[in-house]
Amino acid sequence: MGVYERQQKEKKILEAAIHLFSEKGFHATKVDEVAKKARISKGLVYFYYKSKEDLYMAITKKGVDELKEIFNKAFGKPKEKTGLEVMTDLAESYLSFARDKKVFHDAILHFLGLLDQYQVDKEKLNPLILNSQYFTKLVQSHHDLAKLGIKAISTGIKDGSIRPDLHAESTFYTLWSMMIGYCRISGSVSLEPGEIKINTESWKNGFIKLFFEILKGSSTPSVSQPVQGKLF
Amino acid sequence: MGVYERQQKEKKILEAAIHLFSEKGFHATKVDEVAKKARISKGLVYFYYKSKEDLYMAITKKGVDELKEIFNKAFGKPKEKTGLEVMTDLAESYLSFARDKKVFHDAILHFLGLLDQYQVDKEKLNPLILNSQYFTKLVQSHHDLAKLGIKAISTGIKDGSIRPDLHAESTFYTLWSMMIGYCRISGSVSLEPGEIKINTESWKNGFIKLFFEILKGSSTPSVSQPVQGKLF
Amino acid sequence: MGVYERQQKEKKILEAAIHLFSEKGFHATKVDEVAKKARISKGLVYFYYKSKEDLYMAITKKGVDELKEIFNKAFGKPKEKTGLEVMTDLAESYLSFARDKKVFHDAILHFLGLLDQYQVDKEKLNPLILNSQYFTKLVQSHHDLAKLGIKAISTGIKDGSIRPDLHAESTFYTLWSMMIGYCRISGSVSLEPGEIKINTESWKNGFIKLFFEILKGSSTPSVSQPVQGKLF
Amino acid sequence: MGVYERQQKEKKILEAAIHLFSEKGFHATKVDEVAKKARISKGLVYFYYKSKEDLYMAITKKGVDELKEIFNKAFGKPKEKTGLEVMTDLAESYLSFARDKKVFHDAILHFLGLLDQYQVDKEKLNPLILNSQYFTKLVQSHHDLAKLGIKAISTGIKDGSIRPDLHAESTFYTLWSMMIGYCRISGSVSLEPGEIKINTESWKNGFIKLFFEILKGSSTPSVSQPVQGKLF
DNA sequence: AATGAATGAGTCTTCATTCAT
DNA sequence: TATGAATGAAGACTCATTCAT
Repeated sequence: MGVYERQQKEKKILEAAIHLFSEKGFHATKVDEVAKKARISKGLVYFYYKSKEDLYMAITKKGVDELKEIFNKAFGKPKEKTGLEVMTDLAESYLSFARDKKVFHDAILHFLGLLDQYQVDKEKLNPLILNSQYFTKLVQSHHDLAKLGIKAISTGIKDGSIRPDLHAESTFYTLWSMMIGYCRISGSVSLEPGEIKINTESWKNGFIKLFFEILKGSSTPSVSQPVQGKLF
Repeated sequence: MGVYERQQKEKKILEAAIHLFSEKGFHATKVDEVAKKARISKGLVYFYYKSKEDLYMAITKKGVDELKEIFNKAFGKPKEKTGLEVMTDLAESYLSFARDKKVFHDAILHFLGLLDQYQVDKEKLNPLILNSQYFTKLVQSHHDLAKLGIKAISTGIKDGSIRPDLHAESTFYTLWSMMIGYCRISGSVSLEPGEIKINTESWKNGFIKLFFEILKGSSTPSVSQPVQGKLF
Repeated sequence: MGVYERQQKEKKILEAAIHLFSEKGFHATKVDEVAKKARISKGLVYFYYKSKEDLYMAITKKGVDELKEIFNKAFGKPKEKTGLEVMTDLAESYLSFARDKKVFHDAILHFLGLLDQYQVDKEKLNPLILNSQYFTKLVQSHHDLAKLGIKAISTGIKDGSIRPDLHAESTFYTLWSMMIGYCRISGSVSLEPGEIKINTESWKNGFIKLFFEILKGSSTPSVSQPVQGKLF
Repeated sequence: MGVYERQQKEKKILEAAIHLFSEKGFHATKVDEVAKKARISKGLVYFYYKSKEDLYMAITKKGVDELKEIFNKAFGKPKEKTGLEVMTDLAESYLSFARDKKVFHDAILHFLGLLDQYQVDKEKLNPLILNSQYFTKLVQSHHDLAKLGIKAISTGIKDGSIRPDLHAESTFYTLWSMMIGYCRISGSVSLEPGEIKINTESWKNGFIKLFFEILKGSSTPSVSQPVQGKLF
């Protein structure tokens, strides 16, 4: 069996797992089901992935890779876009990704939690996770991701499309935080009873406004921001 | 057995569960352990709480209630503080809460996820959660929480300590998002290799700066902001 | 449930396990089967015994205890028997035990193997075995056993029924070795084709003769040894 | 592929298996590992050996053959040694073999157990063992072994180096029993707490003494026995 | 001859939940 | 109220063996 066929099979398993994890979550999904969905035997799943956790790490890796791909695309051809435009596309892509590929986004956040725990007390981490070949790879990939975001802001600062007084790194992480938090709670905002004057739509607008004010400054809040039109 | 004794016992169970969930997480904690820690029998745990999930909902409820208490305290006596000062205290309290009472914060975020799922597809929610008496109560409590935050911003807008062009509701949710995201990823930022010029400390400063710019506007970024000194 | 009932249930499980291990061996016996045979659920087996290995250690413990009991009985009332007579009964009992309670005897030999391994490389021992409460207890019990055998020989030496030039300890272990080896191969001797002039019966006699020569000396090989008549 | 290459491959597999079984035991060794160690594929292992059990029987056969070889060497050139000298060498070789080639010795004892079971209830024997071509061959080889031992004693009786009143067959089996038992428990004797006055060394001496008394009689226990010096 | 992907029955073990007392 | 013995459905993972290539 060639390398290609093997990769195809790996992919098949991954897709089955992604589908089921999306549907029911990691815990509720049984390896048996993944095998059935991929139309192979349970044993073969374990032939390709050392454990259920390894499989999840593989999914996480795929998630980070897809996101990296998306980020790279946002940059477009060199000099084609201003840094702010790139950031706009980045934000837009990110939120679409978080919405449409929830498993991936959740997996990435879960991975960030692992990194946290890794520093606090490595011993407490599930060894099945720690031993996953994908775990190590993820550390690098996730780093690449952050670099892309930071690069976008740096570019914007240089080309004047983003406020010059910003610190690229901390700004990126702050904006990322905003988006993560937004994804986390946007779903529940629409439940707010009438008493609170907000709905998904109005919050989205408010959120976007503040998001870009951070990049451009709030000195000209009245100026129209056409570039935002692309967002969401 | 009087009402008082009953409440004491409930409290004992809750405390045991909180302690264990903090230590090992929901899944890794066995009901047996909770019972043992509370020095009662497993059966009695089920007498007071319908299921492990019910117990977790009770914890979530307690978390929301504690946070509400904290928020209320931030307001202080009427007219004592400006809206901005209240928001500052609110943010500070929130981040302390998220750090020191991680179980509660996680539980609250988990609950927001449930609310989200509730709207998407009620059927998929774990019935043990849905049937918990605490679940319904939580919907209201959580709402109270949001109202307090929004009130702080409204107050600030009225008393001039916060930018007048802000929409209180969406600003509150945006700031909340920022904090949630911050809690989520601050742990992993310190792992960034040297290439990325950031560490926990420098990001915290950058984050705070942007957080308050949102409330006050960035037109005067050079002006010192003593009120921020209290934060973190 | 009283202590008595609990012990009864433990006993029931143990008996079921003993029966099945005798029939099919440790590996071939499934915990499920033990449960079924004891007419309880699989879970309850694990309630009483931490693991299959723990169960096996419990059986071993029971085996050693039964053997100790048998040994104690062989001593009879003080001054009732000579040391040689005790040894005769001891040998007889031992071989009956090894034949009739093969599981126990095998378990004991297995345990001796564990002790060996324990000294060579403790780390390689199955932790399920090492953590069994019965393992520790066994070390002591097994020691008691050896002491009884040695005591019999010492007594014989003192009362003149056993050769005075023997070293009680090494003689006991040597005789024990003989019996262990005898049990191990006696089954296969009867398979020897006609060319070899031996069968189970004739070897047994030869074995007994040599066994007692060790204790009494071979200077009087022609003297009848009435005491041996009891053996087998 | 020529017969030679085939045999080489078989040998390679066997060596790999012997090494792994020594290290981890039969159960803990996976066929996969054997294949990897032999640098061939798992499938090929099954081409040469019908089953894992068949492989074990092949190892057993090799063990018996090696032991036979060793026994043959002990005889030396005709008339070169007395029967007692041969027995001494035989015993020495046997114990070295049991110590240094533990897998083989264990395999042989396991085989004797199979023979035993074979007579009791053939049906209960693992068919994979029963169908092994090596099983049948073993029955004969094992028989040859016994014959060699018996021959040594007969020779000794004839040449006067061994007591004339001994029955060669049963004496051989008795001595073999002793050695088997000795191998079995010598490892655990050193664990005996101080209360029992024995250690590995002192028992070894006691054991040797009794072993040779059986062959020579105990009438002259004080006479030095230079021939024993070679033992162990 | 040789490979190694594929199978799937088999196994131990866990644990939320119940219920007789 | 309170206990804790009892249940049994899961579930992750293993591995000897087969077979298409």
